[in-house]
Amino acid sequence: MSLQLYNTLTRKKERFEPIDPTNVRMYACGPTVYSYIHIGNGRMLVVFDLLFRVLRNAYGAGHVTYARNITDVDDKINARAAEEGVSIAKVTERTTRQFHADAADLVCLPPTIEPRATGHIDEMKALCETLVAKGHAYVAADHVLFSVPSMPDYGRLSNRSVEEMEAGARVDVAPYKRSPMDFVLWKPSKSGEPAWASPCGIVGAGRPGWHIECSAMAGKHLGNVFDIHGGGIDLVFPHHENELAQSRCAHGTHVMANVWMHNGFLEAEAGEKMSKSLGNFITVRELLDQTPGEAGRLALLSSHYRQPLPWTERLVQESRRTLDLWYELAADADDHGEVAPDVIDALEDDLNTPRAIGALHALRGEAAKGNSAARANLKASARLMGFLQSSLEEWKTWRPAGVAIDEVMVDTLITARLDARKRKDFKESDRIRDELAAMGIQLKDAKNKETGEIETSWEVKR
RNA sequence: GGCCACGUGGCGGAGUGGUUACGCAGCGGACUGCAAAUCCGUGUACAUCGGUUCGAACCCGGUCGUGGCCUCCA
Repeated sequence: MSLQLYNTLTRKKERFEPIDPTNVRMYACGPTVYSYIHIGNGRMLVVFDLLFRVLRNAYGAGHVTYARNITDVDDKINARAAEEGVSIAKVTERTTRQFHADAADLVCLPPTIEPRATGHIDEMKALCETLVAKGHAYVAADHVLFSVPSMPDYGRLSNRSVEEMEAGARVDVAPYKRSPMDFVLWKPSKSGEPAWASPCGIVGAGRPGWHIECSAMAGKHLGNVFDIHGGGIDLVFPHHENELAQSRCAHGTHVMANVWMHNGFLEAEAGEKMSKSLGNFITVRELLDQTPGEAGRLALLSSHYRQPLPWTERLVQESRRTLDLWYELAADADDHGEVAPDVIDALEDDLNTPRAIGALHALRGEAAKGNSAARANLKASARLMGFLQSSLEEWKTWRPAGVAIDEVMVDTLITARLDARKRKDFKESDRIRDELAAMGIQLKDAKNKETGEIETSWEVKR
């Protein structure tokens, strides 16, 4: 089977045909760096990381370019810096560092390119100039504004007409706009705000609007037309609609990207969208303090990326237990397994991760029966998806943040318990087990198949 | 108000015209001094009403319900 992807632009699943198979190019909208990312951002990271891996698998690791930007100029960043009384640079540097740690812990490969908005101000200004020169933008009240009526098929991505949007508009229209839907490419900076020399003959200093940075960065690093553009579904409108309007009008192209992909939302327990503005979110860092990154990743991939994903503690626990089983069986398998065709087929079917995970379960079942090829294949297949990245030992010794265990004492007590058991002093052995349980230690007895001896392992109770 | 998704067994979640998804939980069994862990086995389903069809969870229409976008958001 060949790769099929659902395209928001056409609202259909389509066979993926790269523009250049030796350089498949994808762009995903990364975070605005003003605070810890939440697990909804994490979903986007994991989904497009998986797509990156699938493309690398299909076209070769050296033939895929993945650009994921960092937006480091934005009103929310300014507000955060003012709130904390620190420089804007300090906020963006710190948040970027936290973001990189979160992404790495969710087992996301680094993107090929990670452009920053502040490094592309000249490109943004050049886009403003071009758009004004072509009649797609105009200057008013020291702003550069995109002229929506200048683009006949504006609204194609989000599947709505300008008339509909104007009818449902809930925002006041700035008086200097020629048309209500026109949006800002460049705006004047007030004192204390980041400021650059303005384009288009504007005298005062200014700063970019929200969408222009992605147009500039995508164009510079991936070209005027590239293969895949992705992000969360809430970016369809207005962000992606406006971004592609700018890029297409500036470059005179029929599309900006051939395929547009959008992941669905996480739902908080109440069944509503999890979002920063509603405040009903947990951060990736809070999650990863309590659970290993791979378990978070598996939970995020447990439903199809376009479906809403109800986020529950139970889901996270279940994901971790599933990984326990995969690790036990396959982490130490040999490295010469092959990725199961069922897994590839499922992933190439618009990233059908639930089906791919089902295929992994099937491999696990085979492996549990002693099929060593299945073990190796489970390992290879899981690794393709970003699982089983560490050793069994590392997996088992993962500890929640802030939990300190006196391992020497635990081992001493376990030895004492085994001695008591050998004497058939079950009262004493159960007492020790209870003592450990009170400390949050869960014991597991297993009979060594070769020696017949009982061996006891332990873990922190979940 | 406009536009758009979705409604599958106790829970999560694929599928999509005729055949077991799968996982977790539950239940039964093996193992164990007893537990836990592990292994084996196993029941339960397609919101509702109507239509198309030899046959519909799957296609079409109505109804009800849930959610999203139209404003910063992944």
